[in-house]
Amino acid sequence: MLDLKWILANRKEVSSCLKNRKHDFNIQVLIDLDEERRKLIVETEELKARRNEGSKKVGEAKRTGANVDALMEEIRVIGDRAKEIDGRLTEVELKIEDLLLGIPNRTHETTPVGEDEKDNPTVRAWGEPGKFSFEPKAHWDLGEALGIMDFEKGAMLAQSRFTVLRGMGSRLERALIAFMLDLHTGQHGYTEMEPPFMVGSKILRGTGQLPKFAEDLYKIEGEDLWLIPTAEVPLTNMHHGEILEEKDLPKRYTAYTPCFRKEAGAYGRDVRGMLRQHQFDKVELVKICTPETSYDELEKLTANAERVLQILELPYRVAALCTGDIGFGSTKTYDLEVWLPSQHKYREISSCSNCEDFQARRMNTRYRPADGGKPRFVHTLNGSGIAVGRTVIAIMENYQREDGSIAIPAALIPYMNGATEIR
RNA sequence: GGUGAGUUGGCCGAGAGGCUGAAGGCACUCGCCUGCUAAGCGAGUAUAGGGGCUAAAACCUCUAUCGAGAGUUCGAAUCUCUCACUCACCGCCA
Repeated sequence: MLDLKWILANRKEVSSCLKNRKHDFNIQVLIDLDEERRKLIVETEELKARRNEGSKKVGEAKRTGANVDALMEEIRVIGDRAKEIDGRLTEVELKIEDLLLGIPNRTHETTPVGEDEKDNPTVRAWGEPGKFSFEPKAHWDLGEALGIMDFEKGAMLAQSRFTVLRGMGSRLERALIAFMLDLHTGQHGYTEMEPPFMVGSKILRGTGQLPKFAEDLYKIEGEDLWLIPTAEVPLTNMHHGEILEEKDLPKRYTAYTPCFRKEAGAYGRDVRGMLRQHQFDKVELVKICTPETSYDELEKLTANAERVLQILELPYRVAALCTGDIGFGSTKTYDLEVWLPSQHKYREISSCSNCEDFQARRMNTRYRPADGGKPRFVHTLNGSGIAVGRTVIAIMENYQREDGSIAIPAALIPYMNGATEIR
């Protein structure tokens, strides 16, 4: 959520940001509503001031035993009018809030302007896509042949876009989770958390999934509980409504959680294999920091995610998302894309974003500056560190051998109980 | 799921229709004092939103906030209702 005052003071910037994001919005509506809001506030507060003053007089008079029936009647009328105006004020404020909740974040000046993913510039690349002396297979062929992935069972138990991992496949998934968490807690300074996998609607509103993106989420019937689409949601909201101390920043949290997404807008995309699932595992990285440090922290967080791919020796590149492709709450995003030899393509495996104070304002998470000044909104960042299922895919495809077996990356062998290959 | 007790500022804790944005304590900040430290003394310390003043602040003023929402009342932290959460006991259970 953007600050209403900031929007009103920076109308040109807001308009151009929204245009670059291809988001239609008429600011004039907000301006008019805000004017009405302020008018109503002045009106009701003046009435309340008179009411409070009158009530005080009644109290004093009652102690002296004077008759104040007329005064009480007068105050009652004032009070009723204030109540009526309060009702209208609440309506206007709700309208304003609805509008604000639907407006995406501004974009940072370094975020490239563009239409869609084709306009995302590559910032850097790491590793050489492997050259195979044979035609590399897709992970679904490898996985089924090795008996470590069962897509039919996934569909039978739940639906399409669910997969059963079996034996060494499941083991590899678990090894990766442990490896990533160990790396981020041991070397990158993150605190490991295990949050609830379901959260209430106010939490989803805090990070920006609600109210606008409800159709992407699974909701528990009859309860105010939703399955999390990413651990970003519980981790970022960890300090919902709190005022933190500057000396305690930055907060760095990491968590493994499953993620649940309806993928409502993805009919027909990546239907084969495990690339796009309704349920997938992810290790998430979240930082809560001061405004001055957030872009620095974004670079570090991205590097923390990249480190996973480097240690696993998986070739990848880093793309800067353009204004037409960037997420709703983000001002600047780097996507990490891992090489998938069967597709001859880089595919997204992590997305690292700075949300500045967009989520902080929704969550009302602030910090008190060390010099004792007024509380300010924190900046929040999140990134996958990294998507576990897609890492399994990347390892299978990049480490495959001609006979269909798969080598285990050296760093994972200890996590695989010493196994060096899957065959 | 049942019964009972709770939810007050950064923390602990009083308050039981008006004099309470909220006693007292702790913590913190500034000042004083004492060879140093400790103790002591004095002052201060919530958040948000309007309005005024301003180049902008500072500042002044009003309104709201004692778990959330609604109600009773001239007036609610205090009374009533609904909901959420916490704790205890019972039931059930990994």
